[in-house]
Amino acid sequence: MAYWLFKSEPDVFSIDDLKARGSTGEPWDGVRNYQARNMLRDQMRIGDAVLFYHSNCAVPGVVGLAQIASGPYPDATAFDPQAHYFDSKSDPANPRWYLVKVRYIRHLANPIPLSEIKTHAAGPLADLPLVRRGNRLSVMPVTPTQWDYILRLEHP
DNA sequence: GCCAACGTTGGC
DNA sequence: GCCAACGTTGGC
Repeated sequence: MAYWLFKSEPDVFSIDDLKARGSTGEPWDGVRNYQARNMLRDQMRIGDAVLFYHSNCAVPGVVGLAQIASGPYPDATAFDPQAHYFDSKSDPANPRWYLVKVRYIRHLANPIPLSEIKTHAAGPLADLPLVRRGNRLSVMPVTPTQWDYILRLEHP
């Protein structure tokens, strides 16, 4: 089983929104970055564990846990001219963009702010893309070591 | 294939 | 709201 971190803007889709989806989960559509697409399409599997991260907000940080709730399948919003994420170059016969579903597990007892995570950026979290300069991946891999380390920060 | 222009991300 | 960093686009 693999570990991931998913960013989401809480004003658009928060951990509470994910909770409200229940066991159905949420199709993680709109990813339009090839590096992220490759991870979604080629590496994510049902049951993989997810750190749910709030970005672009007052206190960015990890706020909850989730899991991958479907295998990868084509992102149909790319085929819909009315959709915000429409991409005329994604051919239904050869889809360019993929998604997986994500399902809520739980809130963290204490959210872990990015500022806290960054204080460990010189140590075990040095290779976490989240703390690397200029990183903009909305979906990124987390190693088992990083996962354990981050979750220990939940209970200071 | 180069690279300038542009749009987006996301912390602050 | 600012702006650094980055990915993508498209002219040449």
